[in-house]
Amino acid sequence: MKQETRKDEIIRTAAKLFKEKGYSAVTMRDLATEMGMKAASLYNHINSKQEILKEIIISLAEEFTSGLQEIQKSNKSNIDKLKDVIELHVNITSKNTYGMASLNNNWMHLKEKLEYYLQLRSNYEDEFRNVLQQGVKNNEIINGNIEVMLFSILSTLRSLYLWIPKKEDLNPEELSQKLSEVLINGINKKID
Amino acid sequence: MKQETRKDEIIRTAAKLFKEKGYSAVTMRDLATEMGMKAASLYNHINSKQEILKEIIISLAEEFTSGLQEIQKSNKSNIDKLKDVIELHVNITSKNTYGMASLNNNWMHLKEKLEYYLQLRSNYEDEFRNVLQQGVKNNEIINGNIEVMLFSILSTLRSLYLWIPKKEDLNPEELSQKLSEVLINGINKKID
DNA sequence: GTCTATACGTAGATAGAC
DNA sequence: GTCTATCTACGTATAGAC
Repeated sequence: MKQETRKDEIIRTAAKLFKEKGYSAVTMRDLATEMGMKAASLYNHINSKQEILKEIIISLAEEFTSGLQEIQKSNKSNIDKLKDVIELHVNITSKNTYGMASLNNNWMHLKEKLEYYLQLRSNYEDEFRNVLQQGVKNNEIINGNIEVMLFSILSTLRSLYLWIPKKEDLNPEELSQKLSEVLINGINKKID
Repeated sequence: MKQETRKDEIIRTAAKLFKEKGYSAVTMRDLATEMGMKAASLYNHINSKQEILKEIIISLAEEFTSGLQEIQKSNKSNIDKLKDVIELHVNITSKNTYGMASLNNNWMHLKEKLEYYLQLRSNYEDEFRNVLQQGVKNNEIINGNIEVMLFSILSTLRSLYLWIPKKEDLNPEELSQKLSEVLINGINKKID
């Protein structure tokens, strides 16, 4: 664990404000006030507001990409890979709910890195879809509409940032487990 | 079907822009350009930018509230009520994917109507939770973690606005049906 | 109902003192 | 590394002509 630099602190504080009001509505003066300094002083640590957004989003996006690649390498069943992906989302989101808000809602304000981000996201969805498709092929997953399944699961995982802060009684392990249960088996009571 | 007024057109166009860039990043000049007029001219039809946001969000929020109340009145099973709620979300979202983006992401920029909106949202979640709780009590729904179920289903439904425009091959009826299938029964292949 | 002109505030960012 | 002072651009909104 490296120690947090002043730049890191600014980025972390910015992410918090971006979650509350969105990237565009947060001014450098807002951020400075929250940091206990003047706006001009921020520029001794960062080059621009845009750079802050880039740091927040790209580092998270790359974390998801490498996490999923790692999961794909294993020889587990596709259902177990899916459980690992759920755990990946819970873990990354638990560590940084503020940043996840920007990843979900402020990516369109990226400038130079926009295309790169869109590429990462698109590849991620393709890999995710692949797990589901292989699961269907191997008779682990129902032969239903893949896009509906993908959308449903991914929407839930992408919304975790909104919900984890409100449910701190569940630790990440419990949450992953219960979430897997619901996403994979549904909520329907089978007749015994 | 009443005919669309110029004000309606402005609101619809604004919703589209708000979805693309967020409320704060859209300027009255952007909106005017998209409408083919000058910014000052917008003010002959609307009183402020804030009013536009209010119209978009509150009308949708009230539509959800009255829709859910209607569903609650019926004598159906709780699983069938849940299916009706899913259909409600699909129908409202299909008609106005742009507005749904503001409902989800720009509500914090409401001023006078913020408290009212938060009340509607909170009540809606309570009613939704109630359907699940009654379902568990009546042995229709598994006796799992209600909050995880609520979060998972509601997150998916609230994200529909992002996904419906990309999947126009599915009509609302098919989509509701397939979504109910996945949200209620999961994706797990049962061993026959 | 749309325009031009404009008021007034505030945005991101820089210069240079300490 | 933080400050004050400041630049330039652009934000919402109004006044008044056509």
